[in-house]
Amino acid sequence: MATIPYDERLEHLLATAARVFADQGYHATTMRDLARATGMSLAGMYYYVQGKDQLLFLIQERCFQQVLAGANAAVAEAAGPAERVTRFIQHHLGFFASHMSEMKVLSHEAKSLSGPRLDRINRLKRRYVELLAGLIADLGADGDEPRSAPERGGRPDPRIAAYGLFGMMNWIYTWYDPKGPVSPETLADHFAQLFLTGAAGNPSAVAQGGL
Amino acid sequence: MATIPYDERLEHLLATAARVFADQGYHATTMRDLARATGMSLAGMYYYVQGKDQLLFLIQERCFQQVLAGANAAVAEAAGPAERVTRFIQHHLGFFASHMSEMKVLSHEAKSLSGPRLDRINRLKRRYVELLAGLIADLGADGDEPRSAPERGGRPDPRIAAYGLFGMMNWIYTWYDPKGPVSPETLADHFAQLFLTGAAGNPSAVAQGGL
Amino acid sequence: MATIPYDERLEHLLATAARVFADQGYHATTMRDLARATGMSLAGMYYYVQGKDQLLFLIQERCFQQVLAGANAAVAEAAGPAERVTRFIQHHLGFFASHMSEMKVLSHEAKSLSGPRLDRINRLKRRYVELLAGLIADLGADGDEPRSAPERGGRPDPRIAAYGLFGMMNWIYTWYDPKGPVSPETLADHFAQLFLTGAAGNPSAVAQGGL
Amino acid sequence: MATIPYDERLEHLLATAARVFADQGYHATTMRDLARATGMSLAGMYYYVQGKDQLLFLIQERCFQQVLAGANAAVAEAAGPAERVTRFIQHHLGFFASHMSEMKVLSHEAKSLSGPRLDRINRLKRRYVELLAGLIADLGADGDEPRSAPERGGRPDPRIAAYGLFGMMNWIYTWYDPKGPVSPETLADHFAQLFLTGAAGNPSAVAQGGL
DNA sequence: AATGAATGAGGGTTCATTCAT
DNA sequence: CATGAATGAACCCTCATTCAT
Repeated sequence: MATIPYDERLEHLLATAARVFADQGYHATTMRDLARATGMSLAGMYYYVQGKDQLLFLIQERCFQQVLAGANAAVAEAAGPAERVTRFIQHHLGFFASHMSEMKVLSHEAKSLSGPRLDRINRLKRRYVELLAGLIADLGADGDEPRSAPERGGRPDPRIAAYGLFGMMNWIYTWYDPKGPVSPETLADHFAQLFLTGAAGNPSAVAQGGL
Repeated sequence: MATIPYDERLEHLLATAARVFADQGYHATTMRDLARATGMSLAGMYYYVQGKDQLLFLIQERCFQQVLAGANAAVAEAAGPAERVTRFIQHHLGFFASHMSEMKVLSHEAKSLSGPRLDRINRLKRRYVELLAGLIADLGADGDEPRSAPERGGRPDPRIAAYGLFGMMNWIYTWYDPKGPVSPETLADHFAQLFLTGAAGNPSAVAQGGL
Repeated sequence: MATIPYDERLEHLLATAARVFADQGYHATTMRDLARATGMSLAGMYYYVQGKDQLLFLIQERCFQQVLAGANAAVAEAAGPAERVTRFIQHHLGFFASHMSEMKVLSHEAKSLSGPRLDRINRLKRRYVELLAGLIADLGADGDEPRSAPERGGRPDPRIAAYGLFGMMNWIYTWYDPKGPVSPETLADHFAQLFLTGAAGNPSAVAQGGL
Repeated sequence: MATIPYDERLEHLLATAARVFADQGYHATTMRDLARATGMSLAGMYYYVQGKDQLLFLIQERCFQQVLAGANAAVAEAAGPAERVTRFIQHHLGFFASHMSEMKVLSHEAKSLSGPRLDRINRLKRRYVELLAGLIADLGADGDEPRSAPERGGRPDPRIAAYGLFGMMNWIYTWYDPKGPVSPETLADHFAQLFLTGAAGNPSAVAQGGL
């Protein structure tokens, strides 16, 4: 007779919705689909959520707050600039792998919200992007060249690099299977190395990095 | 009284649909939206296309065929392995910038088709991915290590690197404005450099990075 | 800790419901609206009332019983036929002004009930109409002409006159504000005079009417 | 094979909707009810009307425009002040009797609209009320007493009298059956006499009224 | 070659009501 | 007494699509 408490029910709803949104896409998902997937009644879901878009919003907001907090924590422990970036990548991909649905929804349904809800999410996103862009900028801060020479100086513009890295990482919802042969940690190592030292091959750096 | 020929009308429909799909998303776009945007009548569009999903299919198919052909041509002219990859990047981003809508639709609506149409598109996609993966594999082919040792050898697995690069590049539909301060060519240079030599800068910089 | 007794709670519910019904209309009012307006919980209201339509029924029944009783009392004190009609008008409008919500609900939601409940209300209504029709019939009963000659005799058919007078009076829920410049008593005087002596002006008749 | 033209279909929809709204009330009427009553499909109605509330609006607007125009025409032909009022009454009730459904909807659903649509209707209503109030004011304009002494002068305030008269007339949707024993013309005569000379009986006044 | 008119299916949401606690 | 939680039924409306013309 142990009835399930309110919070757990809501959590169940959010998790299931995230999964279905990830599978079918937000717009292609019906509230009836969610009812079926959660085992709740159609009307019953409206006791927990105001509507379909609030559902999406809650999923995105919670997810963003978690990655944001986690990233900050992960980065804090690191020693040098390069390690901070590596830690960021490790955390992002680790979180992605363990929250595949939510992260896919975050990545793929960025424009499915609107109005104040979209604003709130975008504000969170900006903070997250800023965090990574800062880390990347620091990669070359100890050097001598000024940052304002994007293509010549050797290092590309930090913002563009950040967007590039996010692209690499977020795109995995397209092809990556965390339960496949490549573990999230391995994937993170690949990406960290790729991002920091490039694909053209730079054996010594890799050896030194000890990743 | 020169009536516009069939092909031009179809082209107009496809181009407009691509734009609207890119703006609003495939599922959120109404056939009425397309009628309004094209200036055609709702029923009139069905003379040119079988339905909404064929519209999406045609957009994606044509787009893929074009990038595929273009990429092959661009790569053919190049000298060494690294230049081939660079050429690929330049072409992909150049094409992306000049076909923003179609490429966004290609990137974002990968799962919006189904059945045989999805199969056809996926087959094209596979060929395109394979092309890039091959180029990347060649980057390290001159060396001695076997490809099958992903993490140890220094260079990451070519398929993963390819997916990473595609992520970097396709993700731009999320943030990049071809009419903004960064030209597609500049962007391509950034990304090529980033992908080939990494964000940590040249070899010495890597050492300085203290990994 | 003095808990509010049952009757008071019910009364509160009925009064509030009358107000909300009057404001928004019966059909447009939600049980949730009533919960909010009363401060009770949604389910809690069902302890006092069987459902939304019983709520409407109770409001209408009580209200009708009160006007009916009040009208009988008011009429009883009067001297002549004209004064009885005047007293009826004064009472009806006075009661209307002090029970605006309930009377509006009575007037406007006459058809919102159905079945036996509607029958009961209609029976009360008929008695009330009959009462006024009788008073009006008596207005000319002292004269010589038979009642059955509606348009020739000078006086219109009493039932029609009664309906006309009710129309005049009940219609006020549409425009009248008891807290405005015209007091209910003044309004009643206007209407009594208007009904008895007409708008064309007939000072002597007013004097005769004994207002 | 004679297909019914667009306008006739719309007219049919509006007329049927008016009838059903009059019978069941606006809020209690479902679009499915209307589909059934019109013989159209549920979705088909939306080709002619934007939605349920536009349906109500169109019914009310057309009806108001018609009564307004008709009343102006009817009044124009009249000789003296009393005759103008009589003509107004005759027209209003005649129109009411021949457009029972629409006029009931007009009377009963005055608050069922909202926003700009309600504003437009209210503007029409104000013009109509103003018209009658003016006619009534003229009833005593030839006399000597100033209009500003409502209760003393013999004649009641014209606006209140107008509202009273409208109440009498509009209330008929509550009880009057145009196909019953009392013809609309007879009803109009009753009401005109009642309004002008009162129910207390004043034969001479009727003669003076010039009926 | 083109479209006005029409529709079945289904979408998100709300409502009055219940019932275990 | 009172209510949090839940639900079946229904509501308004939209959509992709068709077909007679």
